[in-house]
Amino acid sequence: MAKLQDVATLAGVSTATVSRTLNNPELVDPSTRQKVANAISTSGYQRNETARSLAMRSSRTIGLLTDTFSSNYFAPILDEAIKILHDFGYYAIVEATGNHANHKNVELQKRAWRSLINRQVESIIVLCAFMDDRELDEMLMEFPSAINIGHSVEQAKSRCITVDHYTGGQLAAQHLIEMGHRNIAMISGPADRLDSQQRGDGFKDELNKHGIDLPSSKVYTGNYSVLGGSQAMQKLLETGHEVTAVFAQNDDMAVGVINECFSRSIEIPKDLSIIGFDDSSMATSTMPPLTTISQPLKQMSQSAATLALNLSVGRKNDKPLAKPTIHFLPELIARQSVANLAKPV
Amino acid sequence: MAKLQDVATLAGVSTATVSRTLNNPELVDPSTRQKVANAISTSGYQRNETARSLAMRSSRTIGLLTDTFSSNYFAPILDEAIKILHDFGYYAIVEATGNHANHKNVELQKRAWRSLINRQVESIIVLCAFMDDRELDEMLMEFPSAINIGHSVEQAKSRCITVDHYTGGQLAAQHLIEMGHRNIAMISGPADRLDSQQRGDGFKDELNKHGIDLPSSKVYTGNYSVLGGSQAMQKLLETGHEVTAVFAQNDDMAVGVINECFSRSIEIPKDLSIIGFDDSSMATSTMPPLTTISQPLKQMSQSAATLALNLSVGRKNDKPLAKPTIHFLPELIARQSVANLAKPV
DNA sequence: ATCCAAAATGTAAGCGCTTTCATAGACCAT
DNA sequence: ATGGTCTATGAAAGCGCTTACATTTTGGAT
Repeated sequence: MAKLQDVATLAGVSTATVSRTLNNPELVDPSTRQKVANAISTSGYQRNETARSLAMRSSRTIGLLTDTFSSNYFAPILDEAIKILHDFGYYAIVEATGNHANHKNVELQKRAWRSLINRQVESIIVLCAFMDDRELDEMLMEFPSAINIGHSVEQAKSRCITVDHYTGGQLAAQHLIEMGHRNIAMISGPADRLDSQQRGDGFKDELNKHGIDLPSSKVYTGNYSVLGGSQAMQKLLETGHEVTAVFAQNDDMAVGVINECFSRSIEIPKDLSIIGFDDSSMATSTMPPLTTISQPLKQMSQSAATLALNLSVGRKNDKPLAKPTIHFLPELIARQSVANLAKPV
Repeated sequence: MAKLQDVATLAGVSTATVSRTLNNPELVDPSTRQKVANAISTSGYQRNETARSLAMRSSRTIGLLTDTFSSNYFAPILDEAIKILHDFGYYAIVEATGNHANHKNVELQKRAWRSLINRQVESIIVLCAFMDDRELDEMLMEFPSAINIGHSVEQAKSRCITVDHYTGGQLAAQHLIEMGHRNIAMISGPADRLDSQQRGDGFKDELNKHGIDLPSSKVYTGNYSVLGGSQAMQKLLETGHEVTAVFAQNDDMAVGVINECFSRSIEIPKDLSIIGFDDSSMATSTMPPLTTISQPLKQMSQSAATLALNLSVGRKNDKPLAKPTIHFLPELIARQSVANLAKPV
């Protein structure tokens, strides 16, 4: 593999000139520029980014720390982030620790985190569903350009890209109420997750505001998975509550609900209405298409990448990109899984 | 950030000794080892992997070139590959070029490919659905440790991890025949994709072998997407073919078929049987659960990662890992979307 | 011709590691 | 004591780039 020195010899100039031709062409005479260009193409020279990183004290690399790609929620975020980084000439080193909610995970995540730092990444974008908030805050404080998508923690608040789960919960409740539902159940996510709590609180509060009660007997816990959703639905049906609608705190569980209904010949939305959360890719391909609360994943991801870039040492002297939004608002996406009881056909 | 020199000074030894303590502890006296360990922990030293890579002429990094993470097919492969690389102390740099089947994509992919090479990756794992075979072969030949998952190309054959699509097609046909189906339709993937052709050929040949014809009037083309599946199904229904079963060449299209049937109150598998391909994550959460042909994605990914590691310069002197399998066989996963016409209940 | 600022190029010192080679002890057998 | 073999360490030369600084060249303006 040809190196800078080879090109220099071939072109009859010094390595400095070649380097300049590559990085600041305006500093070198057009004719030399041409000579160098020729030398480069005949030698098939490819710049060694490792050496460059070392010399420039900047890796132009961002770390991506995540649980898994196998998630309708994570995947589009990661896609978008990588695209943006690439557009700015940055690289992405990815660590995926696996999708476990156990203690072993903490250890894996910390190891991955360290190895990213050792690798001289200029920022780390954390996208982990199962990460202890205290732990996360500590980590973020340890690495001042690290940012998180999803959680919001005390100290590193300004580096957390979040969506307003509470408002999302309210939105779901509002829609159900508008459509004439009064007898409603909820299938919540894991009890120890903040986003789940917030979605639940928003939902409950909004219901209360309209004089509708959501007793704990009508709240079932799933684990954000399809299976969890159908199991929760099963329990709900067994208790014999006569609800007309259920709010599943994410789309995966909503799919579980739909499946369970299907196998019991409960028609949606005629017999039961269902509203989800996330607007994940499956929401359009359920039957019927799922009414849900969307998170602006793409924009969130763009914000994260932009913020990461702004905080990167390699870009310290470039003009910063537009200040990214930190806090996003969810939106109601009305499709066909909620019946209008108020205005019956 | 403390550097090796700082640690050396603190411990009262040379940098060589510190380096050895880190990389070949058996070469240094236990007492010095201890001194160094102390110096490391009091200084909070973290090794600079960039400098290390440069000095060792080995980046311990593998490039991952893919279209997107948002795919039930790609995501688990990527997950698994990264996990294995990590276990061997390797890093993964990921480039995702986006999910477009157009010519612009070729340009993007080539750029990403180059940038991975510049970054001194020791191997590249290519996982791109839309890549021209000739183009791919050239690329693979240019970088002798690059490997591909999915395609099989002429020259770089030994570095292509594939599944036998033809056999998969046969399997689907066999199952349908065993279950008593004779009047069968097929929804194929994009015509220009080899895997799709092979799945189709296997299916058709096996059918023929049993005296069943698959005229082109019973073959519909989708584009491997849910929407494509339902559109193809729509056309099929409009032509009024009296088929009892359809083979969708991937699970996404099978989902489309199921949806279309649902909205027309065609019961599966009572009125129509459907078999998919891939055994993607959604196959268990359709209603009814989808009978399909599984690809051993996890094993394929492991093979890819292992092969990549074996071919890496950084591991040239380590003993090679077990020789990975290159060619995988698909398997029938019988669930509940195919009715048994032979032995009616 | 002369001088000077600006433009173009070269020289060489790093970046933070690894590793070869040389050196110095330590230990044992003669 | 002498030599030889090991083991433990250090000195220093890179790895392939970038860049501060020094030097040379250029092209007016005088």
